[in-house]
Amino acid sequence: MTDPSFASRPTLEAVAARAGVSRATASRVVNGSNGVRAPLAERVRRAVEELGYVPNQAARTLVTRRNDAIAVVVAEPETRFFSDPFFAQQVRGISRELTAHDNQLVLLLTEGAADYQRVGRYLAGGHVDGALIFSLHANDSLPALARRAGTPFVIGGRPDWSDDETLFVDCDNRGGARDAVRHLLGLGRRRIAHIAGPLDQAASVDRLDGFRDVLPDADPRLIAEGDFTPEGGARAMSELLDRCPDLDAVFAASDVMASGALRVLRAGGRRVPEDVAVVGFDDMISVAELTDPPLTTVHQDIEEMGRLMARLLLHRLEQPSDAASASAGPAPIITPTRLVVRASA
Amino acid sequence: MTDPSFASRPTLEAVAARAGVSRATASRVVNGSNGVRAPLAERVRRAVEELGYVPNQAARTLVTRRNDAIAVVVAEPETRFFSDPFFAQQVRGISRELTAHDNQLVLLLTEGAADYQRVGRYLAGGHVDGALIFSLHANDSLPALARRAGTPFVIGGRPDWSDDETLFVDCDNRGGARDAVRHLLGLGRRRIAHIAGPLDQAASVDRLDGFRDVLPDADPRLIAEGDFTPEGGARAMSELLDRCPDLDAVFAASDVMASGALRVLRAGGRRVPEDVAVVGFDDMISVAELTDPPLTTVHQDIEEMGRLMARLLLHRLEQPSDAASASAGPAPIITPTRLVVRASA
DNA sequence: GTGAAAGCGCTAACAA
DNA sequence: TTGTTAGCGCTTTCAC
Repeated sequence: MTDPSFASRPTLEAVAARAGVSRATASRVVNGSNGVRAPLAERVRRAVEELGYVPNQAARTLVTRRNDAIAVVVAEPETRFFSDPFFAQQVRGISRELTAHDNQLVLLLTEGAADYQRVGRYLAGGHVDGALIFSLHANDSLPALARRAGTPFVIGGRPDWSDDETLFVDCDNRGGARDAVRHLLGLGRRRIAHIAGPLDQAASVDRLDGFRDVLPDADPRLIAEGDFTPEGGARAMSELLDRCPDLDAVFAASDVMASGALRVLRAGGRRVPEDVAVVGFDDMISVAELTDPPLTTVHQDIEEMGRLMARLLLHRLEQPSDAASASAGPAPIITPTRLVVRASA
Repeated sequence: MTDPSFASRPTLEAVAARAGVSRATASRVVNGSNGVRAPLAERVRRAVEELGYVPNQAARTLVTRRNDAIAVVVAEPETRFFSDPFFAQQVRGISRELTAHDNQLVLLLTEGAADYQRVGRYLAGGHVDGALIFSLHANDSLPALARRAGTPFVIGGRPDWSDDETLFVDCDNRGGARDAVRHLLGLGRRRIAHIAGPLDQAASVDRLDGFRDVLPDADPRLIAEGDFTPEGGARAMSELLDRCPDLDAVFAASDVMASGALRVLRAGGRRVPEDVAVVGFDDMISVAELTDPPLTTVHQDIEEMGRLMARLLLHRLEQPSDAASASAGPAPIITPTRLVVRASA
């Protein structure tokens, strides 16, 4: 720790001197420019090797105005986000894609209004080339903030507004929900209930819409709103059981809520799946495989979604950003879901 | 997105001009130096406001050699890390502490040898002032790498070596394990088994040691090794049941393994806790509260650990790093655990 | 193909 | 207290 290497790290100048070339040539070699004759290039490379030279990013950024870093901004007023493995998986996908393109990941977690300002300053400060924003709630001001800062961005999850500029990645919530309900129908179930997520989030609404696509005439008493927590799921399940003791199936908008529902069903003496079939959403293995019985659920590839977000952003950054060429620009991405059948339905 | 503000962002120069002062004075005001007379300072502040000036971090770093950014390096050869909410919680604690000190969090995920080199280059490149390393495995080379790069660091979890220089934060695995076993003993259980984690990780070893502290003469057949997955827990539980059908309690080294064990016990017709009492470790709410019955477990404050790691590192960075003053230097931190009693024991 | 020179935007001596 | 000046380490015209 007393190593003063930070102060004495070799510079391009040193490399150039050792290789007997100019700084410009050394720079060319380091950056892979092809206009340098082989023997010279070789000498430079050796000097780099011997000196353990690593370019100083700050100096480079100062002139190129590129950071090779992108921010991942997470709005997290709710702790829910952090008890789910959702976040981690998404981040891993992002990280993989970014790494493959030599970009760094700067994580910006926010928990309140003050944090929003901080993030705004950070983006405006040009520390990063772009941002990946997880805007979980209605009317979130993060996207507006990024736009004001002039930072290109991509949103995780369908935003609650829509324009031609905004890029996002989401899974096919509606289609996945339809598959879930159809599966239940195929099992011969006729009184199918739905535990929805908080309806101020697009994902919840989309899943409910999918439910209704298949069951347009569903008894409204068969629908209860949860909040993506186990307790919320349990509460909703109790309500449903109260209102419709004859229900024979439940489609929960998340695995976590399904797990709460499972507990209530068991406590109420209903066997799963014999008496009541249950389908979840997310396929969060650490939940779906742990429940008893293991959950039949709608799988979404969370990591892939993260990867796609990163790819979309990187792609946009490479664009000449010539507003004129809005034609062939990248578009939002909806990833497919698929039903994973386990024991609960 | 067509906003050219990135290119045309106002510089200190512009601020100075508008305020009618020199660049140096403007800089002083921006950086909160107190040697500037009030009226001047006020004018500068107004100019900053009007122009929407935000300092260019690259330029600043180039001269100060500070980044106000620290790296979080996660070795992740196993996906386990990502299905656990462990990571997310830890990161949140880190983020909070860092934010409070105006530092950014750069996330470096590694998945293989190539990534290690990448991380080495990154650290050596002086992009960050320090690193928080999660070194989960025996003989991990990450710490050595950071040391070579001259980057101050703090490790998450007790490392498998020990010297006076290395700072780390870990929970009291051994003490927590003792509490768990004593609780079981207090319940009148006499044939207490242990499902250990992979014994190449310090946490697993420490928890096993705690078990043995209380039960020094435990039948070796009452100990089985798992791998921190539900399947591993299930497998270990099967073995134990095979070898010692008369066991009346199990202490699992993690909640996730306990959940697997629970399933096997239930399948084997044992009631929990009547026939077999079960205690886990971690108090991962998303697991411990979801199992049936909810898990009695050893709680560790993961977020706090993250916060402490960050604090320790920032503290070290502020030190004059005068090797001489190794006396009052910061020391490793062991956080307390506590038993949370739910229904399983 | 290679080198010389001019900055990128900022801070920190040093003068005034 | 304020201004002048000299870089931080790098890329990138522009000559040669």
